[in-house]
Amino acid sequence: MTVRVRFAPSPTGYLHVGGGRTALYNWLFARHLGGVFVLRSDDTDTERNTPEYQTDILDSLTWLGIDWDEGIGAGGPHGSYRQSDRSARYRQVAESLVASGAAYYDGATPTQIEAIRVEAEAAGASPVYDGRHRLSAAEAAARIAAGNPPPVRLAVPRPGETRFVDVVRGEIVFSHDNVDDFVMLRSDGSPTYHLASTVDDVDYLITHVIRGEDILPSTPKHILITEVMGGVRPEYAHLSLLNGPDGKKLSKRHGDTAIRAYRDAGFLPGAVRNFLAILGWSPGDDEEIVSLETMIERFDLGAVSRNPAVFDIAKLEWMNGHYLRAMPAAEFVAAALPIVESDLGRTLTVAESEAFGAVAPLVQERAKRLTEITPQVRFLVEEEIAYDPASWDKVMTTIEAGAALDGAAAALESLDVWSVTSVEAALRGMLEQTGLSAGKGLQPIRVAV
RNA sequence: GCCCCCAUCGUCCAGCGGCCUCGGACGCCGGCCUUUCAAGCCGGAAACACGGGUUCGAAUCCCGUUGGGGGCACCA
Repeated sequence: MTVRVRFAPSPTGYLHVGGGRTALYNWLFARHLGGVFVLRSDDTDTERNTPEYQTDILDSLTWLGIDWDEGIGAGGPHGSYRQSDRSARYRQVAESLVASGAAYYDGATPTQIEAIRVEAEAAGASPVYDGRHRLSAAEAAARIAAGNPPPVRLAVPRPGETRFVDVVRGEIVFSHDNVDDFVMLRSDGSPTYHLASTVDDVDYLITHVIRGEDILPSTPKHILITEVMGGVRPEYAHLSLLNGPDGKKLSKRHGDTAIRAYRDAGFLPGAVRNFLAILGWSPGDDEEIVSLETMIERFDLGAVSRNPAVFDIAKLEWMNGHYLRAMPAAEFVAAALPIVESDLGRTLTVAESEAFGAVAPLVQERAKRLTEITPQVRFLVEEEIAYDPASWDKVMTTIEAGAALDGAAAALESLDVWSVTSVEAALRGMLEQTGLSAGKGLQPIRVAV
């Protein structure tokens, strides 16, 4: 049987680095096994969805080098792969589950739900709704006829439990005492996430659901729906979440969380992809710079770490620098030139491009990000030279600065020919005379120049 | 309050009962190289959360404690 996985983001924000990692793991898993990677859009939240986010998610995945075999924009046998186009199907499933007795129309008011919560808390129990206010067929029919349809809830078997073996976490058991009769179909006829997502997984014949740990507690609901639908239960794998340096969930206050922000900050897609792959998974040996081919060849869901991982920007920067240095010179220039031009606000002349090409290998050695290049080459193309007051002060206020400068001036004045070798010889002579070290004596000259 | 997950250096990963006085990477510190800064090379500090078991033997298995994370909507 061919493996089928899916990545199903909601277009309610830019693609998050955590989402990027989830997508990557799904993709690696599929590629490793020769399976099918489906991209679906869980866009049932019409209030928060935007086309801009939808576009960003697609662009970010593509930038990371993740392609999909089926789904949004790629087509496939299951329609548009957008949940917003499938409301009729979700409603149909909900109604058939009501007909079979697996679900019911519910009449609980918010006040009643709240009362149950308070009661449970007082008793030290889980605040679960158990269906005590379900409507009879006649009552439900009356409300539907009156244009005031009730929501549909799943009748969770009580007592009972749902158990499954999570591919990364092992056996997991949830007592139904902690799973409530959740809403599947809202009173306005729209599906909730649990219904839509599960129906899609069943309809699209998904074999492995690989997603964030944040939805681990919802998994029994999804398994229950799958079973009453008569669907085949997929394998589940819940990935640990990404944290900030303080151990808290990675969020804006820790820095950038969107994949696009890293692209804009001058990171290479290969480096980001490598970093994300290694964050929670190891190819086995001690090597951490790993090629795409190796990743695909060795990826193993069962070997994925259960620990929450801290997103360490410093390591990403190191890795990006490594990838930058590993690029062939021409490729580096090709990647850097557009950014330099964009920073400068104009295109470079042929001569300038050539000058840039000549110094590029020098900056390639020391840049950690593509965005660090422009400041280093600006002097090549601008008449006005800006200097950094901080470094000026730091060097020029040293007691050796005056002697170094005077000595250098004298030494250079006496030169007939200015060449690399003659200038160097003159300056070395100056160092000799003044007794200054290379660092103390040459740095002021460098800054002055 | 209730439920679930997690627990090896500051951070990520390796270790899946003896090969461990725990290995690698980033970061940090020191040195070498070097006309700066990087890069590179060499070296160093740095961890099995705690308490009980199981076992001839535990970082590895079990239980508890503590700590951290996630979830408990007609949001996804």
